[in-house]
Amino acid sequence: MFSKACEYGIRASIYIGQQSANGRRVGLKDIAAEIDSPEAFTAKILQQLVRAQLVASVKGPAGGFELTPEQLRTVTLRQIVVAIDGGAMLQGCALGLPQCSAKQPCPMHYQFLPIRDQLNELLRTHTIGELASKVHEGLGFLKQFS
Amino acid sequence: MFSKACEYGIRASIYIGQQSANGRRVGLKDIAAEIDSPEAFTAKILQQLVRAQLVASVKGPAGGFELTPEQLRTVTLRQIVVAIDGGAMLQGCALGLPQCSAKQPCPMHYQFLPIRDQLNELLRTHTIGELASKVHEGLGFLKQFS
DNA sequence: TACATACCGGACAAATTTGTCCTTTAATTT
DNA sequence: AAATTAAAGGACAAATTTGTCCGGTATGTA
Ligand code: FES
Ligand code: FES
Repeated sequence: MFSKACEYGIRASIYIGQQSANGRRVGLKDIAAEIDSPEAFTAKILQQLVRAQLVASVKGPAGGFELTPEQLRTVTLRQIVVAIDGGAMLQGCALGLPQCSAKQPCPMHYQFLPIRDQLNELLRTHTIGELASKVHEGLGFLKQFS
Repeated sequence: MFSKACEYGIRASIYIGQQSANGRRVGLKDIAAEIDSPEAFTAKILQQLVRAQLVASVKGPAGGFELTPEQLRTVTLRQIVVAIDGGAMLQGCALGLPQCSAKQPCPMHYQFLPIRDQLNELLRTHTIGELASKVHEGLGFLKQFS
């Protein structure tokens, strides 16, 4: 569905959001441990998100990553996905035709469209803050324990 | 969404199905030209589908690929996808957790499940034959012309 | 049987994604 | 100011996906 980079990016954002909601800024090491992701790779992805202004970062001692109250309220899953994976999966043809369009649709087009639209809607309507509070309430997990 | 290999595999199967419905057996070169895919790579993918018995092949002169009437009737999109991409995308967690389960669900789990289920249902209920006739009737395309 | 055709299979190559390492830059603390 | 902390950035490495090439194998035809 999403790339590994995107999965890590989403999980990281949610974890950062969860901690930010409690006024805690978190470091890379902490993040990677809490979402079970490779540390250095996660750093690269967070850089992208910071550049895209979907996550904030502070250097130096007591620095780390955080979500501003505004980011917590407004940044959607969709923005994270687009920043990392681009729009291909959200707009592209299921069968890989260069254009998804009703002009020359692939044989799955009309069946596929409503599902893709629901996915778009899902990503568009869920903010990081919302997902973070779900994790906070123990209704969702960012890694699994055995 | 799907891998390139899977996209080519689906398009190829549908094209083969369309021709088989008319009693025509088709060669690799023809297929690659009609679905706009790299020839040698498409060959590899077709090998997989033949081994999985989702497509039939005949060697030698006047040989090529075809779908038996039974295959045309029973092979689903889902079988093609599983044969090439495996079941990860049809069962895996949206955020990449090692297990998708209500036991320790990711924060998107309950929103994501219905969409994934619809996708599964879509793939499960569409046969290659059905899609092939759609193409045959000009209601769907396997490549695009500019 | 010899030959031509077309899929099969393995090895190889390119491109992309995933992941690591190390130096630089910025901020805080002593 | 110096030392320490932590993210930023670049170069590099491994793994996977995508794609090519070529000899082998089966099949039909002359
Ligand atoms: S053309 Fe294939 S999904 Fe729209
Ligand atoms: S646990 Fe993530 S989708 Fe089910």
